[in-house]
Amino acid sequence: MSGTRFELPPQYDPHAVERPLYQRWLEGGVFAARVDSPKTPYVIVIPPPNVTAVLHMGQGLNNVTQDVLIRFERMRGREALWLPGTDHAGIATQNVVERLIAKEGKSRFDVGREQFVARVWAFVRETGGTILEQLKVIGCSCDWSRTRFTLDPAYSRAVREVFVTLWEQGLIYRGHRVIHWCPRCLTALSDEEAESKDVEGKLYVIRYPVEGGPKPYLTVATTRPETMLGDTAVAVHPRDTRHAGFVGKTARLPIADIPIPIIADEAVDPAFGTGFVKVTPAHDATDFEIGLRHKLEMPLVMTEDARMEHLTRVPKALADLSRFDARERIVDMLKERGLLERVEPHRHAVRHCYRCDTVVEPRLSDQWFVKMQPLAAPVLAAYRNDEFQIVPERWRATFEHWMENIRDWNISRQLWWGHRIPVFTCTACNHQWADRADPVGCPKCGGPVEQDPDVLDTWFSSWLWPFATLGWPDETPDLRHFYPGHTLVTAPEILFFWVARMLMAGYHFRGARPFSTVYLHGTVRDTQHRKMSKSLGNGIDPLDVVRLYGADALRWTAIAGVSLGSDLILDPNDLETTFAPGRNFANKLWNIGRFILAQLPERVEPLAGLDPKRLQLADRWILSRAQGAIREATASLEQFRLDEAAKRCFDFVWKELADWYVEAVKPRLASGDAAAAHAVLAYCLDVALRLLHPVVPFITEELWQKLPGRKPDELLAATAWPSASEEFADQPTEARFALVQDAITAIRTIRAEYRISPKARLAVTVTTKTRDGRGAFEGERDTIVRLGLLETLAFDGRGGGKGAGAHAVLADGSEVFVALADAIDVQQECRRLSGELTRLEQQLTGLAAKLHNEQFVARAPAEVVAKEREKERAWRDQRQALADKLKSLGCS
RNA sequence: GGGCGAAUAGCUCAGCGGUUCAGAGCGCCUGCCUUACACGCAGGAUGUCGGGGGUUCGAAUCCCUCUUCGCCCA
Repeated sequence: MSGTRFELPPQYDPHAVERPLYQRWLEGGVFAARVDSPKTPYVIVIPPPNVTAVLHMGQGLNNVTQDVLIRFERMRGREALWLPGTDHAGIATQNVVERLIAKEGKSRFDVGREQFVARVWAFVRETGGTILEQLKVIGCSCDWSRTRFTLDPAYSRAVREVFVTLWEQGLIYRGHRVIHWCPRCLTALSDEEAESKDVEGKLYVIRYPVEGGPKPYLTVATTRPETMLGDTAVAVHPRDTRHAGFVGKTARLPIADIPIPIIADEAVDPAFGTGFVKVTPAHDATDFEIGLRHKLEMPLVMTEDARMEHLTRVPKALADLSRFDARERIVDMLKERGLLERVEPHRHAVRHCYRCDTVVEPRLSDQWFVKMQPLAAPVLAAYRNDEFQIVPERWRATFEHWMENIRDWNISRQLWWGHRIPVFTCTACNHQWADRADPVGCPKCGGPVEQDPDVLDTWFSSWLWPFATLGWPDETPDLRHFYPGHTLVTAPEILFFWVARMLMAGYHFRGARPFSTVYLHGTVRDTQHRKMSKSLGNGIDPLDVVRLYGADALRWTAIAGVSLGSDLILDPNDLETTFAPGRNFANKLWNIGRFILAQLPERVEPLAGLDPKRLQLADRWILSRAQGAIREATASLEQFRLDEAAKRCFDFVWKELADWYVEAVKPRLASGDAAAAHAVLAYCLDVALRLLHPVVPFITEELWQKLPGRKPDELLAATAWPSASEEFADQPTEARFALVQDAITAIRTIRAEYRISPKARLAVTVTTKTRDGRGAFEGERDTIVRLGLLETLAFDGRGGGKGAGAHAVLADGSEVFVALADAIDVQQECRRLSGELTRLEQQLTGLAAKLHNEQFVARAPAEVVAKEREKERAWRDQRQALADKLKSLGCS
């Protein structure tokens, strides 16, 4: 072995290198995108995590995916901008701080709006940005100089500009309707924020007495008896002949003891329950529509926190009860009165608050809405015009369906933390308008002005993320240079929440797509395929993984472990096994690097200057394989097949470079004539490190820094992606070396089958039918001797292999004879070889049938037929060789 | 109720018209501390590619259907 220039530990220690390397990248300005760069931009905006969030595995997958793409494009010569930041997460953040002050025994109402918001700001300043620091730990190469927050003053100006513009365009309106209300968060929610979940409920069948009807009472079926106090009608379908006689009569609402009309309405499903439905216009969206059509009263019978309350309808015994307690009490009361006919189990969908999981209460109220259809139409058209793509493509149907059936967006939130809605009302003349600046008085009459107390949905700010982060509404250089962006990487869960709306905002306010590709990755789940979540306690802290195995092991496992769009299954109870692939590979890479670096002299001859005649078969083979790796890894990354790219590099490093080339070249390294081998090793390591850098940036940078000839300020992160050199691509060489590999494997297999000690050196004779094969074996003679652990290796053109020994036949009909003398068991050898022969004959029979099938020969493509013919020829050679062997051994 | 997707080795998944394509990683078995790596090396075992039907010269790979599971929407 040549002189070691430095010592590296035999096991990769990520902790020693990660932090300093990240610091070097920062100091080198590698991540900072230049607005005046002549390079073509490549832009990713981060899906902004909640400002108070801490990193979880899903974000780990999300951000590592982005980092792979941005590092790849940066190395490919694009001006890569990965723009990071956080959003203010209205409900979530307000909830956190409310819990904090609850510990002091106070509510936000005790504290007051101004003080409360100040508390939230203090909390955000203290804890916000934690997650961004965590992204650095896992190696994310964001441009930190451009970090944004949705409540930054500049960003807030964009939000306000958008609101006022939409107002002026008539796309914002005040809607009076039943919306989703969270009685715990005390705010309205959008349709998307109220998640449907199937629950095992009950269907209560209740009798309502009827005055002057065909029967003394009718029966309604409901899952929510507590809302009956808000009933203002009973409805049947107009064509429901069973109940026609009831329409126009009056029912008596039990408990409240109020007369309500029996009406006919198309919205009633005659197949549901009894065909009669109770109509509660203020607590059910469908009933509200019925109420409008029939001009019904619409009494709210609950408070905002979902306790029963109404001046006349809610009896004292029920007042102030929670809706669920009230349900039980009402059921009891109905039983007492003999009005509860039966109760059946009933599975149905119930909306839950996406932030606190409380059952949503449909509630009649006034909210601000955005008209969505005019915003959605251009996006849909652009999508159908291929202006942007969603990968995997299978999301098309889902996306289009949602866009086609889009509903108006409730953007009011009854919160204090967020962008206050810039709608102003004159208390003197009732003039109402939206304003870019805070007005001092009514523009019409000069009267005093009140601002709407509510704030905007957080998504109403994050839908502007791709351009508001770049300075919009000002036409900043950043905005001009970096918009439109390119790739948006996220999970399918927020396709509607966020992605679709960003597209709408992009087209509406910029007249251009915000990105060309939406890449939707899978969800991180546990071994039972449950989504990882804090409440289930089945999460994995990515930082734990980094502590245990390093950031690269985490990244490798996340990238190589999932194919495009599929879920990532990880076992939170066995991190060791879960992250073993990443840890093992990092260590392998470390050691192959360690070995090669130890071999290389301080000055390595560049490959380009090397006389091709000095390259041996193995050299040319690995160089050709390297071109394949470059080509295939690049193509895979371009198609967002990150796992394929990672695996191709894995194979190159481990299965080709380490397992074969390095082993083949060791004798030459020990000899005086190692210059060509050095050049090839240095080239291959350099290529491997570049190709792998996007996936495992730390270990590759650490090794690359130690390559000979490295200038002090050079960084792998800022260096060029390798391009394939066609002069090194060489199929015939690959085929020849494959024969050598086959021969060695055959010898090793025989060794294992005959249980030959590794210490025993063997005598082998190889017989080759072709000159090509002969050349290959002779050229790699030392390799075969070394890796086969041979004493002697002879070549024999006449079908050698005298005496007792084991035989193998290679793909091209070449024969390998391993002399084993007394170790040989003729019976076993016969069994082995006839097993081989049987297998071959079966294959040949199948193939012959195929080739004799006129249909196949006539209809299959000519090249397929030719390939099959060639295959038949090779297999016949093999069969002949095997048959000869069996004969010479005297097998019966 | 509507839509989408998945079912391939013990586990997680590739392959998605052409028999050396039935694969990889992890796990398992056997033998090795061969001076880069035992987080390793060499060799090996394991699957009528969910069931049924069809298209085709040819199907894990396309179509239909059933079963099971997951997701989205109502």
